[in-house]
Amino acid sequence: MVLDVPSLRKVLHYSYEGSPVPIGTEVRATLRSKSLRGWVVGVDDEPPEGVAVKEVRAIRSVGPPEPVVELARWAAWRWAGTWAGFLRSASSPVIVREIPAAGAHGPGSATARLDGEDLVSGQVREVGWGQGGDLVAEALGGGVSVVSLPPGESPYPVVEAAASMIFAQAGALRPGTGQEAGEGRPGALVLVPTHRMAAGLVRRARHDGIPCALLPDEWARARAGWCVAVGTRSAAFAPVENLVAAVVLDAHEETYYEERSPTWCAWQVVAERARREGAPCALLTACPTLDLLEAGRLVRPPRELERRGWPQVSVIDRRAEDPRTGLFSRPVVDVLRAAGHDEHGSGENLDVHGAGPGRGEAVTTSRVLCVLNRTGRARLLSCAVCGELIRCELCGGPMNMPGAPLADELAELSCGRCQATRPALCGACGSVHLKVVRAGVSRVREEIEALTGSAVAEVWGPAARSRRLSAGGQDSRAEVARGADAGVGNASAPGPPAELMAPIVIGTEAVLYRISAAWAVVFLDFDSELLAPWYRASEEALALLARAARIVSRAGEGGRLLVQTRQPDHEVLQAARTADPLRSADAERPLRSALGLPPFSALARISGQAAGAYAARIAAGIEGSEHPGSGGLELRQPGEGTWELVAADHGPMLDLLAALERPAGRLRVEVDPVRL
DNA sequence: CGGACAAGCTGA
DNA sequence: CAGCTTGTCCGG
Repeated sequence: MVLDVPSLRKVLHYSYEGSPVPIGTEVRATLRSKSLRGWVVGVDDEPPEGVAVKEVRAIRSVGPPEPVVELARWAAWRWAGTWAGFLRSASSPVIVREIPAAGAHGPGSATARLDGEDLVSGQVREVGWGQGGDLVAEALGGGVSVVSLPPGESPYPVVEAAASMIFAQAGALRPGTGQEAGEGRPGALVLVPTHRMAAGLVRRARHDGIPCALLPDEWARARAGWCVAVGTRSAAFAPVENLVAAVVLDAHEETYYEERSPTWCAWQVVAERARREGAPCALLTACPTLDLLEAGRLVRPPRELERRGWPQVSVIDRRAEDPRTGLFSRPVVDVLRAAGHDEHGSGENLDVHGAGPGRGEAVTTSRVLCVLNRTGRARLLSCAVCGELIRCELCGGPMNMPGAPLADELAELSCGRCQATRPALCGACGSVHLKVVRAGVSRVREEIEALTGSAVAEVWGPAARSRRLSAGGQDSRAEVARGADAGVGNASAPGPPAELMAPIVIGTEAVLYRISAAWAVVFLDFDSELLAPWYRASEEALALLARAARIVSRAGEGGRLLVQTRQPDHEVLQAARTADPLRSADAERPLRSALGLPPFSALARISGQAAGAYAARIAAGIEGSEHPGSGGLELRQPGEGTWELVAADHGPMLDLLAALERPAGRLRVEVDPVRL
């Protein structure tokens, strides 16, 4: 049995007298006179010697099916975590006494109207796909496929095809046919980046007669099989006993990566799962990352479909312009002035992803969204009298102004580095006259209002990408806290309807997660994305463009993307402009490869107070097993208290980490961290 | 993780 | 040397 004790990395034996329970079953067991949660991971006929085996106290709940128990073990190895931790993710949030009947959706039932023929054989219902039937068949044709699906195209036909494969199994499993296509209750798995999208997809699929289980709430229904399990990251461990097909939508999204230790990646879990069960797995993405391209065979749509799925992208070269002209180029001003006039767009909401507009969000297709990744009113200030930059007295970092001044009071300055605050005056000469060197969202909002004469709504917050830095260059923890209600998938906290209905909305990239349809999206300063100091900056920048592209595609034909930049020839912009996302990956590959960055290397970062002791054991482990060609493990110390273990391949590195005893004390091991 | 138990420290 | 803190060990 595996007990739910984080640092107990051992499987313990317990006896059980009742009728046998399946592997995965959740139990309560006693450890040092405490009652703990645990999972049955195997049955031994002989108890181990010299151990006083205790009896299981009680059966607690139906647990994950056996293949998922094994998958959790693999994940614990792959990301140097614990089996118990992943079993917890794989378990029901509430106690499940018994597996429910598959309900009205069982084999041969009248409501199971998908017969497994229509979709896999290429007769796709979806209007938008045209001759895309081959693409669906190819996507789920076997093995892991990476499907380059442009942002304006619906992934729904692939979901339908996956669903139909459940019932294709039904024939094989029906008594008397003599065929057993797989063991246990069949089911398909669909992962989406946000909970809101999961709910929308389930709503649409149910409307079409596809039986679904929305995770984590409908865990028991997923466990019963004969349905499509739909959920976000943790649904990678959905309790599907006999996986017949798996689909990951927007597989490039960062939400599939868990950043907390153990770090893990949901689509990688799904791909491994499909591999183990011989089920086809389709990773759908508008902008294939190098990680994805390494994971499976590439499936590309016909060129015309790809072209049609991207909107017109206007790259506005700002190199020639005087930096003092401000944030608005001529084309951007024109678009802003045209906002709110309904001759743009069809007024029809093409809800391709089934997510629908957010609660309280009117579908205004003539709306314009402006993206600027700088929160507050001013990110950088200088003194109008003496010209000094306004800095923090404590740490020397640049100070920003989060809000406008109140009447009769000085505005407050806040240090982006140490969070210290003080009144807005010059530290050098004491003057209260400060100049905005770099404007933040709030200030730019005021400018747009002056420019267009219309009300502008403001949305900020971290969206799904909370760990990103704001353009000021400092980690914006305070912003994350204040903007917490703007998080993705938090459908209970939409902005006030009046705000989201405004013809112009400005915000950090959070706007792209809060608003589902618009006529145009303007990136006011795309260079802050292209030049971000992390190694996946290009991929993340292209993902933002893809996200924006989908938003404008929902508003119908004629949607526009405007991108202001001083790097108009950047591969990311070329890729979006020419509707050829692989251009970006092709440009990125040699750089990554030369630098030995993922996916061209395996890396584990070790930190925490016990990191030194663990690093010493690793070093000894490398010494001890110095067989040439066993992975070329290398341990380095990039900074105080942090070590990195790098290898050409994951195998030798992870085997070493799994074999080593962990020292007592706090220890963080992150395998393949998203940021370095 | 968290209880058990041992080694180390303190004060009379 | 009792009484307490601090640290390491280990669980079935």
